[in-house]
Amino acid sequence: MEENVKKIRVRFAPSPTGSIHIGNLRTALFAWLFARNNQGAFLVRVEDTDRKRLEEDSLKKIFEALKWVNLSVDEGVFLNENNEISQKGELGPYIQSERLEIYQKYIQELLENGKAYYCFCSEERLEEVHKKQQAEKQPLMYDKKCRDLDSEEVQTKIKNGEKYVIRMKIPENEIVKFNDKVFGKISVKTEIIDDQVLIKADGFPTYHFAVVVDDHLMEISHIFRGEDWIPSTPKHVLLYNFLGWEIPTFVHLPNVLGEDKKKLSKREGAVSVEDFRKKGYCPEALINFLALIGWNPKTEQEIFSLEELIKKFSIEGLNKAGGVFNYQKLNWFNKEYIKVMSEDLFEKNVLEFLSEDLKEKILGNSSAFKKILPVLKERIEKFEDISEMAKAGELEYYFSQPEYEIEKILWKEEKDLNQAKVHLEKIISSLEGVTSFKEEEIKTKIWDYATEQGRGSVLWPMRYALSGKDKSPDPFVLAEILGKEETIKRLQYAIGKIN
RNA sequence: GGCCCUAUCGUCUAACGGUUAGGACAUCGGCUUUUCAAGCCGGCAAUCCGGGUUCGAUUCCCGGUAGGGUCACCA
Repeated sequence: MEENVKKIRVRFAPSPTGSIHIGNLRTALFAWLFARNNQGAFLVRVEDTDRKRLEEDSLKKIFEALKWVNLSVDEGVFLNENNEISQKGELGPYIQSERLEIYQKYIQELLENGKAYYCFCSEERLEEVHKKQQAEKQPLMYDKKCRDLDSEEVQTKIKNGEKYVIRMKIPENEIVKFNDKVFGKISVKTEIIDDQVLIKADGFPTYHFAVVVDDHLMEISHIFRGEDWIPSTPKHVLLYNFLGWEIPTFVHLPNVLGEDKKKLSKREGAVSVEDFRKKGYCPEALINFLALIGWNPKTEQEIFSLEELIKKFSIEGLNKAGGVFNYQKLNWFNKEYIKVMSEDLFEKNVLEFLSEDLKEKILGNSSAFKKILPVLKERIEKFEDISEMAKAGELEYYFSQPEYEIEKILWKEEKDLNQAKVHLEKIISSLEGVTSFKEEEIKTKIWDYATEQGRGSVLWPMRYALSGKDKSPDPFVLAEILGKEETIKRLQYAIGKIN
C-alpha cells in the first residue's frame, strides 16, 4: 500500500558495452509501460563501472534504439534534439562514472559501521582458492581471509600502497527474505552469500553497490530487471538494511529464451535491437511481440499499439516462466503492421532496401513503382524481403523486358508453342481495344476467351510473357502495372521468340 | 556441485477448484485460382510424473523428474 503514496519511479540502466539486447529492450519496455500506466517517471541511468568493457559508440546505439521504438525518457540520460547524449533531472548525475564521490561517501559509512572491510588478496590467490573449491565441489566463494584484519594492519598495508578492494561483510546465520512482485517470497541463508566486492581495485564500485546506492538516491520505487538477478538480490537487500534504507519493490522478469530454451544469445541470430532494425522490422511490431512474451493482457486481442499497451499493462499479468523468442510469430506481427502501414512510409522503407541501380530504374518509372507497392505490401513480412526479392529477380521484370526460355511459356505439360502463339495474338488484339488499361477491364476482355480455351493454357503464357517467372502476381495486375504499350510489346516479344 | 527459480498444444499463452481445457503463431487439409502471395473455412495438437487435500483438481500442498538461472575486482 505504500506504493499508492509513493510516486512510481522506474529506471532502465544499460551498460554501454555494446548495442542493446532484445531482452533488455523488453525489460525497459515493461518498466516504461508500468511508469506510463501509473503516471510515474521513467529514468535512464548509465552503468559504466566496468571500464574494461566500455564501447565507444554504444551509448548512441542504445539511445537510438530507444528512440526508434518510441520509449521516451523523463529523467536521466537521454538523446537531445541534436542527437547528443545529455542529462536532465534533479537527482543526477545519472552516469555512474560521474558519481564516484557519492559511492565513496557510502562505502566509508559501511566501513565505519563494520559492514564492509578492506581485502588485500591478490587475484592469483583468489584464483587458487577457487580452484581448490572447484576440486572439492564446494561453492566458489571468497574464503574471508581479510575479513578480520585489525585496523592497524589495514592502515599500514594501505600506506604501503598495497592494492585492495572493499568487500561486504555478510552477517552469519541469518536468513535474508524478500518479496518479488512476480516470483513471490524468496529467502536465502546468509551462509551461501559471498562477501561481495563493493569497490574494485580501480576505485570504481561494482554493480551490486552502485545499483543500491543509485536506486535509493534516485528514489526508484520499482526495480524491473531480468530474473538472472534474483540470486544476487539478497546482497542488495542486505545493503539496503546496512544503510538503513527502504527496500524498493522488486519486479524480476522471466527470461527471453532462444529456440534451445536457454537465455537468448547471439547464437540465435539477431539479438540486438539494431539487428532487427536492419532486417526491416517495424518498431511497433517488435514492441507488440516483445510485450506478449511473459506478459498477457487477459484478452484474446493480439495487436496492441503502444497506447493500448500502456492502458492494459499491469504487473499481475506478468508470468514466471521464461518465454521462447519465436521469429515466426514476430514475422506475423510485422506483416500485420505492414498491412496497415501508410503508403508513404511503406514506399520509404522499400526504397531503403533496394540496391542503387534498381533504385535508378524505379526513379525512371515512378508511376509503375507506385502501382507495384500494393503488390509488394501483400508479399513481404519484413523489408529485408525486398532485397531478397530483388536478388531473386522478382522486381526486375517490372522495369525491363525479362529474359526466359520460350518453352517455359507453356502451361504445365503442354507442348504446342504454336497454340500459345495463337493465344497471345488473340490477347493482343483484345487488349488493343481496351481504353482504360485497368486490371478489371483487362480481365473482362480476356476472361471469356480464357475460360473457353482453358484458363491455364491462355493465362499462364500471358503471365509468363510479362514476368518471365514461374511465380508472379496475376497477369491482369502485371498488365496494368506495365501499361498498355509495354504489355503488348512483351506479348509480341514472346511471339517473336516462338517464330 | 551449492543455492535459487520454473513447468498447459511444437511456440506465445487463457482458464485465479467444476470448461467438450479457449485463443494466436507454426503446421496440415479444403475453398478461391493460370503460378505465387493474400483471403476464407476446417483439421491435428497440451495440463511432466507420483502422492495427498477436496464431493471435485490444470488450478492448493508435498515429493520426484526435467529444464533454466546463478555462483567475478562483468553487468
